Amino acid sequence: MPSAPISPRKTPRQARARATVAAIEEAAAHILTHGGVDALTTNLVAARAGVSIGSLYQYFPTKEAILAELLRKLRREHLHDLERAAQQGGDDLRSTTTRMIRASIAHHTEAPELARALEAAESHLPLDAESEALKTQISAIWTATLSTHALPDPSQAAFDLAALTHGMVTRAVQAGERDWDNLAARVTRAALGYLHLCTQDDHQPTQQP
Amino acid sequence: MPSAPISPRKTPRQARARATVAAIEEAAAHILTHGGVDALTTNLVAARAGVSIGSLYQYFPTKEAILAELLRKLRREHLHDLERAAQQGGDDLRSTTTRMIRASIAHHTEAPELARALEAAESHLPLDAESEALKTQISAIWTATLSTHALPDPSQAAFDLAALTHGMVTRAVQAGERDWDNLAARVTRAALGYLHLCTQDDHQPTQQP
Amino acid sequence: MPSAPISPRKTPRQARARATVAAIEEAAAHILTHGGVDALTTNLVAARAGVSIGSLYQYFPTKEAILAELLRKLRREHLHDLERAAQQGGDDLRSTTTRMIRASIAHHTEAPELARALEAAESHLPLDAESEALKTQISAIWTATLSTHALPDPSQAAFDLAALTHGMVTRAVQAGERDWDNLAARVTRAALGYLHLCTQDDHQPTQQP
Amino acid sequence: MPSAPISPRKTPRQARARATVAAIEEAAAHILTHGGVDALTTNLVAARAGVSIGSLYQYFPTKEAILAELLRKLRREHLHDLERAAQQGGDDLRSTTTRMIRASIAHHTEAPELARALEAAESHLPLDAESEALKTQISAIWTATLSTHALPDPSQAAFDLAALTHGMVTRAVQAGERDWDNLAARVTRAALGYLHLCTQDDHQPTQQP
DNA sequence: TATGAATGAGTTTTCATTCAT
DNA sequence: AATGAATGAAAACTCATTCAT
Repeated sequence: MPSAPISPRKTPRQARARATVAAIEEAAAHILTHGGVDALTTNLVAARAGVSIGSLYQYFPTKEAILAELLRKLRREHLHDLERAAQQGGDDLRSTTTRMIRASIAHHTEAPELARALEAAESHLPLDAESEALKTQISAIWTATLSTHALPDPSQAAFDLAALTHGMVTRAVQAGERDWDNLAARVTRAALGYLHLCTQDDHQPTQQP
Repeated sequence: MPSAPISPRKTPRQARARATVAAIEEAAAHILTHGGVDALTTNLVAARAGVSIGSLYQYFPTKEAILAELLRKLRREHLHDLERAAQQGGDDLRSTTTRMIRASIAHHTEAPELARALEAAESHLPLDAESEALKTQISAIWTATLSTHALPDPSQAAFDLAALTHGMVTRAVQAGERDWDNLAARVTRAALGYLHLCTQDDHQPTQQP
Repeated sequence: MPSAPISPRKTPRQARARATVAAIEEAAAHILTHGGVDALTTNLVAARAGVSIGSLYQYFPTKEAILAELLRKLRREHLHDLERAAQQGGDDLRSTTTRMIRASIAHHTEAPELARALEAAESHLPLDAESEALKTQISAIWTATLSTHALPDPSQAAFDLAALTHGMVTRAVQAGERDWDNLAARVTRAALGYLHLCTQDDHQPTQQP
Repeated sequence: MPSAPISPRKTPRQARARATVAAIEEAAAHILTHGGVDALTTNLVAARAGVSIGSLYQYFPTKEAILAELLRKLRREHLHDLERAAQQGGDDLRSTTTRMIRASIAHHTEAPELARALEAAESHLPLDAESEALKTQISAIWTATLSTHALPDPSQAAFDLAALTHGMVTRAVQAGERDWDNLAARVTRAALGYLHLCTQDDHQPTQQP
């Protein structure tokens, strides 16, 4: 039941302040990674950051604001990776899609637990303008890519591919898979199948861990 | 950080007790559906069930035990639906897969909020033997179905199809989609693509709400 | 900035519960008397009442609810005393007014600090229906009494007499006066003067402590 | 529970410093007027004054010191107004009293919320020498004025009239009254009644807003 | 067996005040 | 002198769970 958009309380001016904010974010990420959202208490974050609870509240008006900030950071990175994947290389849909899927996998790869926790928290957060914008842009990239192919509804295809990728990756990560190339191949197979681009040449490189 | 498996404290023998347990489960489901996990407090569950908090703890040793029980119920139903879908009808892989996907969608369809909340809670719950068994069985059905087809690793394919389906359905439900036939068609398309069974005849019946 | 009316959370059913509530109210009154509103913290109240903080919140949803309850109690007593003063004795305006003023003084007399603290708090409290009703009734009694006299605006006279009485009594109590008869005489003199009922026979029985 | 008298930390010598102090006082008055004592936080005062929190503490050792200073200013003005009212015009007790009452009303009239908040705070403040002196002088003026009349205890009469006036004015202001002439007439009526100077000629010009 | 009163550790958040720069 | 980052005690309130009746 998100209510009002949440953003940091004040922007750090001095170097010391910037270090404080960084320490808080880092601590929060660590706790989220190892204990999940339930373990994320403001006191614990402050303690782990080596900062007083008062300092935490100088920069983050609520606990949710911390989550929101981490989520924003994650999305920014995701957007950046997707953009690179979309532009770089040939304009062949197959290979572009493959690269974008790899980028999406990478998104979950560096800190899988953190990503999971943040995404789970997302539905409870009142997202601010930047978060919404990032979401829109991510969506737009997929849509733009797919528009080169003749599809009745590219934006729905974008939505479905994102969901499909997300679902497969999340589950695989959760199950402990770490062979990203193999995973990328399987996801790509499903994606191309969805797009009616399936062929027999990318043949099953399977094997579950 | 699940610790020890959790199961109901004692099995209700008398009719009255069975009614009490049912009332508690129903109340918990209702609260979960309408308020999410955060709204699920033991006192509230007891109140809504028209039962004293003491009685609740007679049958459920902890709050998690309630969630675990609801999750078990959900999985039992899912298993049952999948079994029917797997057995019924022709042994054609295409149509069997389609039926099974429809069954999976139905699983999220009746009480989407409840299913979401329970799945989100799952990672925090110490699953008991029955839950594990249910998971294994669900997996087994998919694997068995896919074994009729020549696949290098049917159990991984089962895993991937379940993940793919789950991801697409969850997101669609979250986005407010309610046209299940359309959704089923899209998921099936991706699944058959993954299985290299794609053809051009099931052509895009798309349209996002 | 009062927002929503506040009333007790649940009514105690068992004797034990009633004792708990009584202990809380008593403790709150004691703290209010000796330390003022600023000293009134929920933890302190609970501690002094020999009750856990949780128990306090079983019966009072917020700290304000405690204040509101004490205020209601005070007003109930005031109303009761005023009613007796208004009915009892001759219908002579002079003597009725005198009796009512004495009743008002008595109101501040038993626990002057408590009364002061509660009245100071009143403007911050979102009053509930009963409190409002009590206020109206107290006002009505004065108005009714004064209506027997030919006054252009009895309700304003009621308002002014209450204010005048309240002001004089509060200040006197604050200054440490304890000779209530003397105080009553002075207040009555001002009140009758206001009503144009002044005479020379109630001659100055003054002397400040 | 006032402890040690509180006065400004250091007297501003330079013009800039004087401006800083003025800005702080103004900001505090504004906040007090619009949000009450609860809204008065040192950080907010500093922010509104356009001054750093550190600077605020250069001139006021504690938050209470700010309140104390505002209170002193209010009393100084009140004293000044009373002095003028006492001296100016005829030495007739009736008219002098009337003028003094009008001065007292004016005291609450310019910034009713501020005056209320400050007076409410007074009982918590450890008053310094100047505040005490001001109080004494205000009292003395009333006493001096009343001494011209044959009264057994002029200082008590002074005390009572001040209390009576204060009570009526405070309540009227609180109730939203803004017709100061009407209010002055009513207060005067009570005061003269108290002094046994009542006559029938100042007949009820009543009418509550 | 059922009840519901009681518990208290734990959570978020505020704000007066200090002190390094 | 001024700044503003940092502090941390303290306050309100929640909720899973226990246990006397």
